[in-house]
Amino acid sequence: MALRTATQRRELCRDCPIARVADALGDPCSLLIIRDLIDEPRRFSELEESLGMSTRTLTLTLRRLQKQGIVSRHERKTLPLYVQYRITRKGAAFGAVVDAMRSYGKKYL
Amino acid sequence: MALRTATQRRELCRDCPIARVADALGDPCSLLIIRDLIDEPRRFSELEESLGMSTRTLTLTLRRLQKQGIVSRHERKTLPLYVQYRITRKGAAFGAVVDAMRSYGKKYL
DNA sequence: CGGCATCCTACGCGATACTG
DNA sequence: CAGTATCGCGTAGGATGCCG
Repeated sequence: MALRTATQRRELCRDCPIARVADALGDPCSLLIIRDLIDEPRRFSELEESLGMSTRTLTLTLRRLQKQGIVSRHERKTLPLYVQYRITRKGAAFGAVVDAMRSYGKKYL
Repeated sequence: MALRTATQRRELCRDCPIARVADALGDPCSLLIIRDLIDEPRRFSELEESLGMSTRTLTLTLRRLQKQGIVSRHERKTLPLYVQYRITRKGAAFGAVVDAMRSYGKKYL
């Protein structure tokens, strides 16, 4: 992160909704998780493979996104375990952002 | 970055415009620079103060954004130096993304 | 003012191994 | 399968000092 301290970051975020969004996403991979889950619910391992990230980072990111109310976790206690991650309503509203990014990417990158 | 290697990241980016955008932005502060410059051209020191980042990071980020054709640099060789950064046409097209983020931030964060 | 070079540290993140 | 725990490295990025 390029913003000095956590407190200073919060200062910047107080007034600017864009900064808040950037802060909420935290890192590029959160966005890709959201993109995937908006498409359809996914299992842990599916995300793992789709994004090519370590279990550690994926776990941490998913945990953060849950705390933010952007994704939810649904567990079926079979054996082996079956866990599904879904986008929440709040998370689905990111669709507009994702769409804007998709349009931009297609056109300019 | 949560994507294993640079090559792997490029692989992911090949097919997905969203991943390409996320990769182009690189970090949250790029987005804030773009937000500022879409508003109006800024001087180096103005960005520095607005974003609260070190000269090092600001320099590196601006350089990258220039290379990507998102911002341009305009220098008036007075003394003291007067340098202005402006958004390019390609950069201005991020306006849609920025707007989507602003809406989201206002509503949900 | 608008940088660039250097040094240095925190920590992000992958790799690995182990559990329920 | 879906994680948790630990270790260890790489590097992003702040602090500082100097220059045109």
